Amino acid sequence: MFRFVVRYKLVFLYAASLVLILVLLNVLQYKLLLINHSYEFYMLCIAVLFAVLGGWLALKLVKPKTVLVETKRLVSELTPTDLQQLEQERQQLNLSSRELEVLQLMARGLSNQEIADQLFLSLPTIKTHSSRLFEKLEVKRRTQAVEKGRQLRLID
Amino acid sequence: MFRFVVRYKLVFLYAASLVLILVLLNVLQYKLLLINHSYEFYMLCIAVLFAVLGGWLALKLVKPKTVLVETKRLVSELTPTDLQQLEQERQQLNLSSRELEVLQLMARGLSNQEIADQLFLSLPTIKTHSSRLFEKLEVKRRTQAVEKGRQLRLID
DNA sequence: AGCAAAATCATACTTTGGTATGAATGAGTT
DNA sequence: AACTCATTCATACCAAAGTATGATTTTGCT
Repeated sequence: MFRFVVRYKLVFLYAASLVLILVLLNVLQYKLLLINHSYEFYMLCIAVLFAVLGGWLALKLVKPKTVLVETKRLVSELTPTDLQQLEQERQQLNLSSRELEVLQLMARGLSNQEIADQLFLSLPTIKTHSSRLFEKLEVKRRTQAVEKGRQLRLID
Repeated sequence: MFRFVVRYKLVFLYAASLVLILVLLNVLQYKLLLINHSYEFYMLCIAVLFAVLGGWLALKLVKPKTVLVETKRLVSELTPTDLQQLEQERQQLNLSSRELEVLQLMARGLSNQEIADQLFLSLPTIKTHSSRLFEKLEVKRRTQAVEKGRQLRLID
């Protein structure tokens, strides 16, 4: 039971905060007697607020649906030996899935903030991911990372 | 259906806990504070309804994350028509030779300072060139410029 | 159940990138 | 000769990128 609470504490936290806001609205309602009878307004506020919060929460909590998309690749020039070597290099890099994901969004020209928004993560998180990525790829800048990622066929 | 419930269990859990807490609050209010609660109940219903609705909508509307899967498939070369169109686009961009030069060094991952050193120019000069370049390519960042330059076959 | 790696977030800081504005120079054109 | 355009450089300022460090949480694996 306790573990349950700990595990889903975010859920309870959100619920609690929502309740708090609701209570606050109620208090305000009783303090500001002027608009005592404009209940519709409060309801509208609450409806919008909760709709937005609900939406945000849902996006936060639910892992995004993944759709597999086949990418067309020109592999004609590379010999099987080359491909094998590339595969080996890729494995030696030992990139995590997140790092790879970040790299691919980088290659499309997204800023760190945009990547964070896209993946529903915070900006610092993206920064740490990219820092690790640069270390592993032994590069200094994102443009170099993209270049190297392209050479290793991690992108496109 | 069952899968759906399992997959989004957090959301349902959130909604359920929200309802529970709100109802509890209502009861407490009724018992302790003796506040007229007919409107509150209405608002609670609306809040819960819209929270769930917002969550549902968000889940419905969110774009599925696309995961690129490599397929080693041979892709036909560009048709002459495509090449012609690319050439036309390139000409319409009206890039100066310096701008093109800067773009190509960018694509290799060089920093502005490094580009300046390479071309025996000053840093401000490179900055103005790159600014113009971004304008003409209608992009905001160097990574986007590289991406667009690649699409237009200005690089490689 | 417990551990190691991955992932997340934060804060503070430095560096690089990008914009705005202005200005000087030289090459080629009308 | 006047004009346009590309090129060069400068200064100042704001935004984004990247580093360092530390902490917490998930998660995959034994």
